[in-house]
Amino acid sequence: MLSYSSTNRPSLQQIASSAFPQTPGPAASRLIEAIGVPMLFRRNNEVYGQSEPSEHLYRVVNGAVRAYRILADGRRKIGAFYLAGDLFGLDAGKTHGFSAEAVTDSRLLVIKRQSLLALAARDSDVARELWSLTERELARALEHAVLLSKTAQERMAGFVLEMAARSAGETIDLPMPRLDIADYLGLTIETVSRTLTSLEQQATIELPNCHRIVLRNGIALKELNA
Amino acid sequence: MLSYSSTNRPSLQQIASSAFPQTPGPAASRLIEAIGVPMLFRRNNEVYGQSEPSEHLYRVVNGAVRAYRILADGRRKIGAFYLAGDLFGLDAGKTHGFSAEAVTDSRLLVIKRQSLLALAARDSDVARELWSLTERELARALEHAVLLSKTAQERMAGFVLEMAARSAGETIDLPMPRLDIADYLGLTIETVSRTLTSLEQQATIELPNCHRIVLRNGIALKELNA
DNA sequence: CGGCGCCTTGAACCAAGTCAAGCTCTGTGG
DNA sequence: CCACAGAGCTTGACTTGGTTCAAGGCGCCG
Repeated sequence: MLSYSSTNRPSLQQIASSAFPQTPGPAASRLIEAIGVPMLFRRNNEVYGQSEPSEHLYRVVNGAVRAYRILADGRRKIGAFYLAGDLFGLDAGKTHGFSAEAVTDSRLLVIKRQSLLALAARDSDVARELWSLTERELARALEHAVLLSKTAQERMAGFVLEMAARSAGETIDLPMPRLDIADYLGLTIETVSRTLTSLEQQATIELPNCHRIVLRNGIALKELNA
Repeated sequence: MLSYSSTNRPSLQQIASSAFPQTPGPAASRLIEAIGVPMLFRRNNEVYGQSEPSEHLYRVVNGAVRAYRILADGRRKIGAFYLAGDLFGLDAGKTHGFSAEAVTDSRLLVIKRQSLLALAARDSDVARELWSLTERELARALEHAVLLSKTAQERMAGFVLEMAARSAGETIDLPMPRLDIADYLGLTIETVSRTLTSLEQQATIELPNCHRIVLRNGIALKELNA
């Protein structure tokens, strides 16, 4: 059994003092960001815990976050990764359905749910943007569910393509370790490793180091993704 | 390889002439229903196809619907079942990410997306209800993703509990055949059958016939669900 | 340069898939 | 009312993809 206890002592999250870059997008998106407070979360520190009241939403400015659940017997299941630009914390009503942790040091915009609701009630563009973002999250979750009922190779291919879609160019920088990928794909760390190696041997990808994947044959990957 | 071709010749969907029961709920929910048109869909008939433009949303009045995707090699993956009261068709933006079919003869409320958007722009309660329903769908999709990375027993237990939560009492009437359950849980029809039999042998459930499950030991199921 | 976290590789094992009967409803026609 | 046919479900025997257990390698940081 692998342990997930944080390797960092839980340090106090610091309010970022520096200005953060304005992400491009429609006016509504900027309005949403305007009511957010930027905060820095250190690697492996908790953003929120499962079944805590969900009083905030979060937008990733930079870094990466994992949403996960620990089962009764200790297995961990990662439901989603959130990367720069993503809005998260949308799951469920009164309390969070998952816990969330920073995968790497991450700057997040913390948005009071109540404030955002009030803003949405006044501005229908904001309401629409909010709905649209939630719909996109839903589409991603369904996509993930489809991925999880495929073979190991297909899951890896799907994961690489998902990550590639969020990177510019052929080079993918993975913020998360193998164990996170395994828990996201419902596989073991060994199978993730083996499958990546096998994809490299087929010349579909290249693995210059363990935090980087270079696409060599995207078409082959898409075929695997069925 | 199993075939999914419809056993019914595709008959024209008929606009239901009879009145439909008003589902209870907040005023916003009733407003949403008011702009819907009731239609009857026969068993195994298509509601919409994947990659068709998503111009409508649907609310299930009665019956059941499956949202699915056929992969390149013919495997079918069911992303969700929608039962009485559910709003669906929320996935994605311009086009549907999944196809949808009636599992049994079903009465659906067909709602023009544009009309609903216009209504939401005018009435912030409607906008909020829409967001809230989409959030709930998202929570369910994430839950399903977690379920899919568990063992066969755990998936079955999760499925039975999911269905039980939507039924009054201990008796669950399954509208869908085993093949649908298999494709929803990412298992084979044989494994679904064997796992149900094994749950029955453990006296966790009872199977009076293949469309009915009676809960005998919900606690044991919840433990399996981890 | 040594230690530790993380990743890879190998070998044995097992849960779920595959293939192949056989059974049980349900509806239909004689 | 019974016989039959077909779809859908169950069960058994065998195979396999992925896990488990175990060892070894790599790279980063003190």
